[in-house]
Amino acid sequence: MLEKVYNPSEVDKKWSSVWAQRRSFTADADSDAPAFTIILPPPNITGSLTVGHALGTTIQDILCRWKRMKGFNVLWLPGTDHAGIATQKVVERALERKGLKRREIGRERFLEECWNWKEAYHNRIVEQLERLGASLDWTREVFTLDPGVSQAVREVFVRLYDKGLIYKGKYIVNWCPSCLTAISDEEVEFKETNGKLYYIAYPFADGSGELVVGTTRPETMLGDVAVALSPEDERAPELEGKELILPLTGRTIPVILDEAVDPSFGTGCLKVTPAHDATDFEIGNRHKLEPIVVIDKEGRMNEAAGRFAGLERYEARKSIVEALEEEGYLRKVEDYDHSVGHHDRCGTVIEPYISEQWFLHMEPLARPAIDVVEKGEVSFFPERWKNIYLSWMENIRDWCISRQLWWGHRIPVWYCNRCGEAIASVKEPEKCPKCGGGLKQDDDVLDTWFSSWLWTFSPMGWPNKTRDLEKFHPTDVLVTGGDIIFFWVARMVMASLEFMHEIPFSRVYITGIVRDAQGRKMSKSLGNSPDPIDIIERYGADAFRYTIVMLSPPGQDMIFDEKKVEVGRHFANKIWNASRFILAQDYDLDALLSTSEDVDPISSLYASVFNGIPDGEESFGWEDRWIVSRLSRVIREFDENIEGFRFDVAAKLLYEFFWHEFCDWYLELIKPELNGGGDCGLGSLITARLVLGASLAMLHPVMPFITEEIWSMLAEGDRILAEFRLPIESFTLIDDSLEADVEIFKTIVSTIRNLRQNFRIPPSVEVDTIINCGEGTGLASRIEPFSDKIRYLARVSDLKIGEGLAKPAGSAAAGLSFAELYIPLKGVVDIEVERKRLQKELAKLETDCAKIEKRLKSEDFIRKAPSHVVESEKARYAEMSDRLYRLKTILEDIS
RNA sequence: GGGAGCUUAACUCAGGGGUCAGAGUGCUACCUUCACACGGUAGAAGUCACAGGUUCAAAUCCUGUAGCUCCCA
Repeated sequence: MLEKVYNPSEVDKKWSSVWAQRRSFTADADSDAPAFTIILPPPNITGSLTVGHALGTTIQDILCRWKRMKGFNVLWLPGTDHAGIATQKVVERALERKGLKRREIGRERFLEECWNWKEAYHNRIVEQLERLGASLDWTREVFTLDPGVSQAVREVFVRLYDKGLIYKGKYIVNWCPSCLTAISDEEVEFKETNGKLYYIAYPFADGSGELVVGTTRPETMLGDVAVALSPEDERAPELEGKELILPLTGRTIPVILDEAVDPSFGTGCLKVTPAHDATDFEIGNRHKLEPIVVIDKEGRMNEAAGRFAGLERYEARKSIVEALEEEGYLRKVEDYDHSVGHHDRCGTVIEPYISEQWFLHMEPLARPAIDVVEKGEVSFFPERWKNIYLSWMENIRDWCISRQLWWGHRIPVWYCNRCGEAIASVKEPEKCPKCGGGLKQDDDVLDTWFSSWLWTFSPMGWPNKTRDLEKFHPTDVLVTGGDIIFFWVARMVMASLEFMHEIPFSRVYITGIVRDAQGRKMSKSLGNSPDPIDIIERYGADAFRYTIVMLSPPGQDMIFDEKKVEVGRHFANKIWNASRFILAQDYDLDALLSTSEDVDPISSLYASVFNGIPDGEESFGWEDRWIVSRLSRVIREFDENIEGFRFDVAAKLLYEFFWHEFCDWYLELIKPELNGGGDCGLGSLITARLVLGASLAMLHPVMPFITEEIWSMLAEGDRILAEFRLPIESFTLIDDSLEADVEIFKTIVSTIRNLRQNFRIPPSVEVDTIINCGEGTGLASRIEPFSDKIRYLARVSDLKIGEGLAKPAGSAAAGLSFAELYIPLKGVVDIEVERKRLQKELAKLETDCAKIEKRLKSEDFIRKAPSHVVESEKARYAEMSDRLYRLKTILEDIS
């Protein structure tokens, strides 16, 4: 016997290990079944997973499990990411707590520490994914620094280098003075900042006055090499070529003209500091001006800054402004809000910095990547991400791929100690091919994304031609967050087209962002996400999974609150108890199971799901045929919604069906049969088991543990749900007219219950009921078959159904669209209360009726609206006016 | 500066031209009925942000306004 309340903790653990032992999720590269592939966006090993990861993972798991149940050969490939900067940062911080510094312990020891960190967090992440129930193929797991994928990274580097797309050069890059590395444009986060605009006077060398420049960064003035004006500026002809004296230094610099200057900004005069500003760098290049570096890589003023040398850049700003003021060069200071670039990993203000870095020329790679998206070979869901992708691709800039870090893929380039020759090579060369001299490998490592952009194919063994690649590439769906669309998604498209000559995936599903109660994104760095494992321990993995999926419509952010998981827990409990009820019926089904001829459609459907039919004298009632009809419809809708990425709708659909149709109506309907015992309940028991089984199958992708547990008690042998092939094509027993009649039945039951409540009739007391149907509608005979169940569910003793039946004096009454309903109450009725209630109902009905009447009277409507709409409006009007008439009669009767 | 999204019941959110506007939670009343109080039955609750427009018909499409959020420069 099952426990009264579902207790997930043991069940979850049990099935995790069963799946693992049976290798239920190992993909078969030799299978003939159609393949379905998803790569798990590799979580980085800086910390543990957030609720956001749990959402993405659950969605992928739903897709994979459902596809498996539909007969696909599914590969869901797990992996983790070394996350260069982020990991190096956290390991450094951990070392500092122990009083150790990275540079002191050296590269080798430091990397050891990184590997230890990786080990610990990798294990944690794997545990999290397992607890969540992710049906990943662990036999194929990869880490971005594993030998195989590292080889792929080198291969890619060398191929691009040989193609001339990778180059090294001294350019201005985004430099993080805290992490001491260059970063790419994508890693710069712009934030609106309250700053000041300083106006500084630069006197002409010839003493003929001064030019005033406006700047937000006065500390960079020490590196100024010119002052630029727009060629449009009316002062331009007169001033071009004149010499200015740079305050505080005495250096002279020229006045130049350049298109990049906005004449309307500030004074229209731009100080040009090529070493510390990207725009100025370009201006400097155009005018062949030698940059002067005044800030070092740690953000401190260097020797070139003279008396300010050694000051940190913000202290320098203060001192320089003071000095300018003292020496009379500061004209004014204004408040000025502007956008300032920060490093997305550490929040430090980016310092544009000239240094020698490796770059990848992107434009040739972008062109085909634009093409496949425009043609729809790769599609986004929600669709608006397509434009975001395209606008980035179309304005693509070269990618700075070198990082001044230790943790990562070392750049596969060696330099000759003797002749300086640079050799890019997959294998470490022994000596310089040119002069035979000794070699030293480049110190820097590659951007982490330079390995993960290969992620659809490098984990499958590329550049070797493997069976996995042949079978599982291109992948089918990518599920990820919109925040890494440039970092990762877009670059994967480029890499796959370049190296695999095919798209990496055909569909991209972008999940919403999970936020905390204050609306902040849940992230590892903020530490504002609860650990999914804690939630799983409190509520169960299934409840958690159900809740987050149900709460996230596509692309919509979700504000997560642990309390919401109660919805899932309640649902799991409901599933548990309904199953408990069905399984408690003590029929010896085993003895009845046979594989003989299947005569009845429901038996036959049962056979197709459970590989056998109960061989008894079962007979199926209308309630059985009704719930199977509903089930067939729901399976179809569920499948459509999963394929259409509407996981929220699919989840709600199951809830609605299981709880409010199967439990609230069907199980209540069959209780008398079951309690009666004997063979008369067999048809209903078979049906209940069939519907439960199929519901569990549909629920399984969303709630894998509880469904597996119940299934193990429902199904024969050792067949487990995770490996079960659900014959969805067999669910065809849809009966529209029966469904419509059952709706009438439900309305009658609800109406009687409603009247009972209104008149405070205790549940234990039975009442009589008269259903007076419209004349000549034939409704009475349609309702007749339901009379037993109406009596049972609404606690009616004597039920009369017919046409032209009289209303007994002192009855409670209700007007339906198809009938009037009376409950004789022998004077118990409080006339006043009842009159008020009916009048309110009447008023509402009259308003609605008037609306439709007006619509039907409009010639335009009749002429222009499609005929089926007009027809349905007419029918609705007829129904409503019928009901209106009945209500009026009842009211008159009362008065 | 450019672009996107959001604003619907007390709360969290569905619905994206055509039958009285939907769910979950919460709330009210009744029910400790032998699957489930993590439950059952019944119920109350919304000028669908605001202003215009298109249409026979607008919560739904268009334009504008306001507030919130995000992306890009």
